[in-house]
Amino acid sequence: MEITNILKQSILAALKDMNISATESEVLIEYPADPTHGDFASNVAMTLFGRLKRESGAGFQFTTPREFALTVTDNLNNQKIREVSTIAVAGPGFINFTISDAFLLSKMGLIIQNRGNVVEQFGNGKKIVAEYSSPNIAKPFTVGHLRSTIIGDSLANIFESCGYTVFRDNHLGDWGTQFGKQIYAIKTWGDEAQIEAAENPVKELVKLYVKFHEEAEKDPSIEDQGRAWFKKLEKGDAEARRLWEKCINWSWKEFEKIYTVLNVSFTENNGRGYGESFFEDKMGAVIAELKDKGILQESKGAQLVFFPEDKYPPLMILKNDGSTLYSTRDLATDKFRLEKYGSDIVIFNEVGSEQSLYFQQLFEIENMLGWYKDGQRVHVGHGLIRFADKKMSTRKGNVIWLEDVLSEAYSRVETMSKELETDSIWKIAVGALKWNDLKRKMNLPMVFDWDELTNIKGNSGPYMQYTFVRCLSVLNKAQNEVFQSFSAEEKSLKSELENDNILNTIILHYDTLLNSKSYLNHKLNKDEKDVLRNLNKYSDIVKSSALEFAPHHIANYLYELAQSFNTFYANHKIITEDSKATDLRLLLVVAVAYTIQHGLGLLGIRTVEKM
RNA sequence: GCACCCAUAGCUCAGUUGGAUAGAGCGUUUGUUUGCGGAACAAAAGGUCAUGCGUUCGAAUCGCAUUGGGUGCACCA
Repeated sequence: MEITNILKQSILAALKDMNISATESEVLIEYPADPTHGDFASNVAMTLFGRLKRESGAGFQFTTPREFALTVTDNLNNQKIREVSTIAVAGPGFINFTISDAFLLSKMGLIIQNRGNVVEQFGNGKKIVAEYSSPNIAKPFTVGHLRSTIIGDSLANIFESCGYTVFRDNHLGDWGTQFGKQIYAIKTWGDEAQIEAAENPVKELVKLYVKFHEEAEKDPSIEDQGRAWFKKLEKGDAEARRLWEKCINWSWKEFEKIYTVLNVSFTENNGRGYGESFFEDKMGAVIAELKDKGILQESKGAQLVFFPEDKYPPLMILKNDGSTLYSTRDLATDKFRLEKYGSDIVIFNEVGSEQSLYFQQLFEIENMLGWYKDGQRVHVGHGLIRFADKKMSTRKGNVIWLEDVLSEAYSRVETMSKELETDSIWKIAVGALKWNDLKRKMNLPMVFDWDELTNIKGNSGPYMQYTFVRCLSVLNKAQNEVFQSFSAEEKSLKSELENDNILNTIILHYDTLLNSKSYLNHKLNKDEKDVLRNLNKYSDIVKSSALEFAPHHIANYLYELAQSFNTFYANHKIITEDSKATDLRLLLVVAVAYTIQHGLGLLGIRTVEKM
């Protein structure tokens, strides 16, 4: 049982003993901001005081919340909670708990034994469809898609780590009238062989697309040509189909490069995700169902859904020429998911927050149709990206290609650190990008500032990577200088793992120590205790990140952990002649390293061993 | 016009769901290495939590109003 839960239950027991009824939600356990107040605190005495006084009127036995808290504390002390060393009442009636060193140390042992994975498994296999990234075929993969990719992937990782079953889907924009325009443009001004051979075929396609719109301004009849080609595509015309498929393949060539560098992948439809075109033949049934249930209404020749009491503006489902829209395909998508994964799923769409009204409308319709209940559909909206550096700012027709962002990040890391392998540079560069996206609440607009992004100091991706590298460095030294006394068994295991990361070999030496539990008797100093207090929070933090769809809690937490660790690292020698301190402190380093590695993994950031 | 989001240190942001003296990073100033990685650590300066009223033991957090910014609102996605 989690320590917070132990404390909660103890308080509930104490209240029951005092003949006071209270619900679980009325008893909150929090981490005090100021460590001198203890490791945990509860404000039950103050929150309950008002209600109890009202209920029992003049007969209430306590005159102040503090007096009430003192009585609760007496009762708690009688319970002799094993994990708690002291309980004290402070201020207006806070009950402060101080956790015993032995408890913190045993948690540390647990972290090491589980290789950092101590996340509470509350998901129970519940199914989640994670839709993210969703770039458009034949369009640039922009920094906007980058945000969706990074945040969506991280959320998927987090849910998976909590025991959910996650389906990772990529809702590619591979259908729509723009493909008619694209095909017309390729046929009129393009050269397939040249596109094929181009370094980045998508760039050529975008040039042609821009050309189409320039020409269409001069001669509007070109628009009709584009529409005609889309009609052909819809009817399965061989030439239209062939060029459309070419567009997809050219785009995927680019996407695959990007996803590989980002280390992001999808599970659905053989790793490509179900694009909009997949639902081309599934929209009829949806429209029939909407009509059947009387939800669709005609207005100005188009078919739309009007909401009760004008809760939202109406949403169009069919255009006046009978053709479908984004909304039609989304409804078909969610109906398909209902059939494929079951009715008890949760779906989240990681899409820019500018679409939040649209998603409210969509969810409302799905609710009206009886497909999904409240809470099953979630729009995880990220804020827009602004550019601090004017040179990178979007001007008319001047998009920011992710390709350029990635190579810029790469070269900045490359110039900062000499003699690094390409692979490590990518890990650090991508880690910096991801950290920058994940360290703050996602709903607010983000300023894309190169200098902050690639800053290696302070709250940054490289800072985290660096902290991890220092951990490995000290463990490496310990392995060489301290542990000459490996047993034969350990030695053979060690040689098997020779090429593995030091974290996995150092652990061998500690199996005996961990089992003997002698480290539990260590008296912690302030810096050690700070680190262990932070380590103890990890599971709680991951849980609330999942429940709130908020990866930034994990980033903030890891940063605090790293700060407390670096303070400890600067103030105390880890490898000393006193083997007791050495053993304890090395275990602490191992636990920190595992936690950082695991936490960064949830953010989709890979660690490096040197930098 | 209507709806949603936002306003916290010079800048970029946290703030554990209403708690104790509002915290970090960047930038500025100063200090720390005969120590396991100085990409670090310690310290100083910097605040009317946009404004006003309200709710209560207690408000950056909840409610109402005002101001200022962002986004969206019928044939794009």
